[in-house]
Amino acid sequence: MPLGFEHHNHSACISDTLQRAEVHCREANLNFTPVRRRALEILLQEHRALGAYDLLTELAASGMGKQPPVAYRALDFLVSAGFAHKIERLNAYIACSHLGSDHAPAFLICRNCNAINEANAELANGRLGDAARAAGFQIERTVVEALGLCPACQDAP
Amino acid sequence: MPLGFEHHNHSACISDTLQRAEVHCREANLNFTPVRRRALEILLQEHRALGAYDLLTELAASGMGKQPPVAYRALDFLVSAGFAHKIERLNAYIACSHLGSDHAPAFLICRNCNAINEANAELANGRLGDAARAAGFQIERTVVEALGLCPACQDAP
DNA sequence: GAAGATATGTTATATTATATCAACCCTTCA
DNA sequence: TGAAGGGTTGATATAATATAACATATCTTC
Repeated sequence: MPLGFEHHNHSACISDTLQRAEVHCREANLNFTPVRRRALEILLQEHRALGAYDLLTELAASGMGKQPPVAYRALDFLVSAGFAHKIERLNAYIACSHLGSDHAPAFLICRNCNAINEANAELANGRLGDAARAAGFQIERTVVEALGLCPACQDAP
Repeated sequence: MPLGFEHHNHSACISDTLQRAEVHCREANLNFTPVRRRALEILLQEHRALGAYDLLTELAASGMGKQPPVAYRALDFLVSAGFAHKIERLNAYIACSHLGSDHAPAFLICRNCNAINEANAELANGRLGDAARAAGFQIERTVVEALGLCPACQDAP
C-alpha cells in the first residue's frame, strides 16, 4: 500500500493513527464521535485525497447520514483537530501523515496518479516567512502544494 | 488604491500592464482577443481576487457573453499566459503583479479584508524543493498561500 | 427536570466548474 | 475560389463542491 510515494504496513498504520487520535481527543477534551472516527478511518483506509462526496458515500454506506453536511462537518472537525488536511488544489481531503506533531504541512501532488506525499516543511521559517516579515504580514496558516510527477510516473510516462 | 498592502498609481499600473501583455502576446504569438483583454482589464481594475462569476458579471456588462464558460475560458487563457493567478484557497483569480518575469508566485492573503500581496518566492529552491528532491518528485507548479492578517488589520481588529 | 451546549440528520439552495454543440472568423492551400 | 481545419465565441445543460437553516436527539450542569 502506498503512503505518499512509499509503501508501508497499512493496517497497523490505520489502527495506530486512530489510537493516537483517540488519545489526543481525550487529552484535548474533543468529542471523537462515531461519525468523526469513521470518517478518519475511511480517509486512512484510502490513504489518498478523497472528495467530500466520496467520503459521504462511505459514511452513508456505514449507516451514517446521507446528506452533504454530514461529510463536511466531519471534515471540519478532522481538519481543525489536525487529523486531516484539505488539498486546495484538488478540493479534496487527506488524513494527516504526521499526526501529533504541530506542523505546517506541504504536499507533493502527482498530476498523473494523484498520489500525495505530505512533506513537513516549516515554510513560515523559509522564504515565505521572509516575504511575510518584509510585508508586516502575520501568518496563521499556510497552503503549500507542489504539482508535478512522482518517481513512479516519471519512469513510466 | 491598494496593491497588496501598499498603495500605487492605479491607472498607470493598468495601462502599463495591458501594454506589456499586448507586447508579450505579439511576441509569443498568442491571440489577445477583446474578451481576454477586457478580462485582464477588469482584474487589474479590481486589483483583488475576483470570483469567476464576478468577472462574468463584468464581462456581460461590457457586452460580452453571459454564460460561465465565457469567464472560465478567459481565465484559462490569462492563467496559462501568466497574466493572472488562481488563489486556490479562495477559488478566485487575481491579475499577476510581476507580469513578464517567469516566477513561482506566493501569496499573502488577509483573512480579514481579503487583500492579497503577491510575493515572489522561488519556493522550489527552498525547503519545498529539498523535500521534493528527497522524494524524487519533479515539481512543475507550486501553490503557495499564507493566510493571516495584513498590517492594517493587525492594527485595527 | 429545565436550560444550555453540542452533535446529528434533513431539506433546500448557493457557489464553482465543465461537457457539448452551433456559429463565426480566420488562414491555408488545392 | 472555396473547401478544410484551427481557434474563438456564445449558449444550453449539467456536474461537482459547499453552506444555510431547521428539527431532533443527547449530554451536561445546575
